[in-house]
Amino acid sequence: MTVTAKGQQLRADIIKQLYYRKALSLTEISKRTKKSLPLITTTVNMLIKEQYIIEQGLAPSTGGRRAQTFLLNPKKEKYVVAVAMDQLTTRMVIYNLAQEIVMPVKNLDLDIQDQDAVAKLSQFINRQIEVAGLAKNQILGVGIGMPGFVNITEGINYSCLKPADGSNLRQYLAQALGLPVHIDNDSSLIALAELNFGVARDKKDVLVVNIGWGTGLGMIVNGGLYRGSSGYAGEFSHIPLSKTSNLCSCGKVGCLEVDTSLLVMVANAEKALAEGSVSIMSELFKDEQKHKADHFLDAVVKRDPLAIAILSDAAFQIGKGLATLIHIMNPESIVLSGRGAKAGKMLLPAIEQAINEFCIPRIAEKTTIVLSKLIEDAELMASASLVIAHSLFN
Amino acid sequence: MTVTAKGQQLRADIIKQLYYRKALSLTEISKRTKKSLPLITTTVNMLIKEQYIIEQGLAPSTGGRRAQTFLLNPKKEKYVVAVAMDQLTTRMVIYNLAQEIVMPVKNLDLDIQDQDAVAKLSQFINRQIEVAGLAKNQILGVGIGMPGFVNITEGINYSCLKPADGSNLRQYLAQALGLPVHIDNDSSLIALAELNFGVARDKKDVLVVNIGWGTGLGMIVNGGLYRGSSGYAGEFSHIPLSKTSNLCSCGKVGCLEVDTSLLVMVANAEKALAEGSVSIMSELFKDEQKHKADHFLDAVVKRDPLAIAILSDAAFQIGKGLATLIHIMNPESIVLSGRGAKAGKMLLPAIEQAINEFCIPRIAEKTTIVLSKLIEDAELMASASLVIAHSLFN
DNA sequence: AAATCTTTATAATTTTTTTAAAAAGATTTG
DNA sequence: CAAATCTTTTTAAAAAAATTATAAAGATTT
Repeated sequence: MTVTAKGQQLRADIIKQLYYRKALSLTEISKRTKKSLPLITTTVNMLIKEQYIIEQGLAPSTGGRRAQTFLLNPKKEKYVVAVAMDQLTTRMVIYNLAQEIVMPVKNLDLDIQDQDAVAKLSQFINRQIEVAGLAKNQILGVGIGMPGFVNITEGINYSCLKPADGSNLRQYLAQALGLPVHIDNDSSLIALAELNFGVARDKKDVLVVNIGWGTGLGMIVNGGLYRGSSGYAGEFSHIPLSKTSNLCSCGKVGCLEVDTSLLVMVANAEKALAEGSVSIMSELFKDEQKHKADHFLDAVVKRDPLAIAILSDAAFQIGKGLATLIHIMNPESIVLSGRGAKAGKMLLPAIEQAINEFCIPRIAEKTTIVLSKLIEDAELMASASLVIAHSLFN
Repeated sequence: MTVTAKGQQLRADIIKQLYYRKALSLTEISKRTKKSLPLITTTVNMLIKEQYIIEQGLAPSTGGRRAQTFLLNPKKEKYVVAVAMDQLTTRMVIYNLAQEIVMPVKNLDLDIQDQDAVAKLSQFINRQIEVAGLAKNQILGVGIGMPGFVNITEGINYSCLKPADGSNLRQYLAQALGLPVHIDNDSSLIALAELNFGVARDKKDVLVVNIGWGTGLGMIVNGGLYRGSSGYAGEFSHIPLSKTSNLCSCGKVGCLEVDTSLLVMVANAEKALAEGSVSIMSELFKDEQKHKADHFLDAVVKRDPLAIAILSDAAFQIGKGLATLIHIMNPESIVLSGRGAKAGKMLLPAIEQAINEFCIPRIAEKTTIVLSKLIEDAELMASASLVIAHSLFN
């Protein structure tokens, strides 16, 4: 029985759907893949024989016969390596097909501006795979999220992580790891996570704001991630908006980023402390185990007045930027995600105030602002789904 | 021989493709409709028998056998009514299936804020159809472009053109005309025209700027018009950007529109003239047959220094707005269209200067700014294509 | 508990695509 | 300049998939 290219594609599509939705009935798979039920039935049976899929049990009754639901087999020995990088820390985890963690999150202190960052990264990944005791042929691939201008078709990051030998980043890693590698921008991945697993599920037009070191943006348009004609879409943090004339890292003045990045907020906090402001941050900052940005976010969560005031200023600026986005994109919702979304509820009032001030009411009322429920897991989950999206399962 | 719903759809798809591309071979139709050649061959033969399609001749050689190309039959007695409205003037034309004009453009002075505008509009359309000597069953439908917030699914314009009896605009017109009616926003139609017939052809991500009374925007995303989740996408002219604190018609201050609309440019010209500036506009404005905005544009085309200076100021502001759009959407090109694009070459330098000043070079260099070649025909052509897109041809 | 209703699962039919073969016509070469 | 080659279109036969119809399963109602 030979499997044609088309059949191959359908098998992969079915696995993808089950990966995103956990349990589905044959009818649901048929609708989602837009293929006929008989075709789905035979293909699913084939996948059951190959142990990719298992029966999970009956769906709740909807009045008539209850549907059998299907699940990806957690015992199938196929695994996915997910990596999420930020400026200073790299996290890695290994999932099975049922999105269960088979190797818990490991951390690596790695400055992505480091000359040897790429080599250190591949060593780290290889070592952890070894520690987990997995053979390479059991691993479907490695998905890596990272900041910077990432060209996903070429597999290059223009901003950082350039291999020392001048070679192609993805090729270098694929070679060093002996595995398929897929890289993407962190904000794009967070948007994908919200689309596939988070609050943007089943929505068509959603903007996902990645509040972190900078202010990233991932755009869901017509139910899919929009990347723009050369992959640079969503450069939200460098639109001309700020009233200050602080110089931005991009070389221009007036960028949104100069008022809204976590680094700026920390700098503002330190300045205020130096000027004698009272805050629990003066204690927290003494603990150098955690980054000051995390201490700052902790202070916000603990309702420290100074931290909240600083955060609110930044949030208002973000809100002003979002007002522009709402006019242009008319999204059904905007999701606040990324590590900064930990401070969720504290961010909302200032953002909503700015939107009310700068938006035409008729347009603004169509857009809801919601908080992510994934936060720290988002990027890792999406890194893994990158691998699933590109695998063929044969 | 019964035609199924699916077959119906394919017939319509083929006609649509021929409408947009004029002459196509069977293979090209097959590729564009993503249907197999045998299916296309039989369906096209059916349409030839029904006189919808005619053979046009052989395509130029590409090395092997030359392809037969097909065309929509200009003699098939099926017609399309196209209407383009602006604030003060409504234009109407009747095309055949080959996009040939069978009734030349007729003008109606109609203020769309007029209480009886809808009634006057339907009377005008009915009268012109009568003058043209066409029977209603020969007309496929009426496509109408208009300014304002248009809900195309409901067939309502929230900003203007509300029927006196409080009924639904499209239903009212369909009833009064006895024809299918399709309405859309003018800027959206201009974008569709550039996509289907203009410089955005075969491009995937393009922004089309409608320079006119206001500054409208139509967004082509992933090869199709993007409308946003509730149809309000592209509200470019009301993003907070202006340095002035002039009140905008939308009720807010700082909107882009307050610096860039043709009306503002005319007002600026009049102010300058009153203050003693020398310009050919002082002569032109005496002729009240044409609107001052047209005189202003004429002055620009004739290189009148004052007119060019005023236009350049506005263009710079538009360029600043476009810089934001480029960061967010990363389009492959931006098309300047609408009646203001008549002043095309005079607009470009200021716009490009602003983009260079406010864009990250890496992003800006991926976007080209181009001038429309359709200008005044754009909206009428797209109004007609609205009808083609919604007709079933049986 | 029987009847009804809703939904899933399987089978038969039709449609469509894929693959293969033939035909048409341009280009190349002796 | 004509035969051979090559490219592409067109038609025909085989395979795949989608529809449609039917049957089976099981919940809900009466």
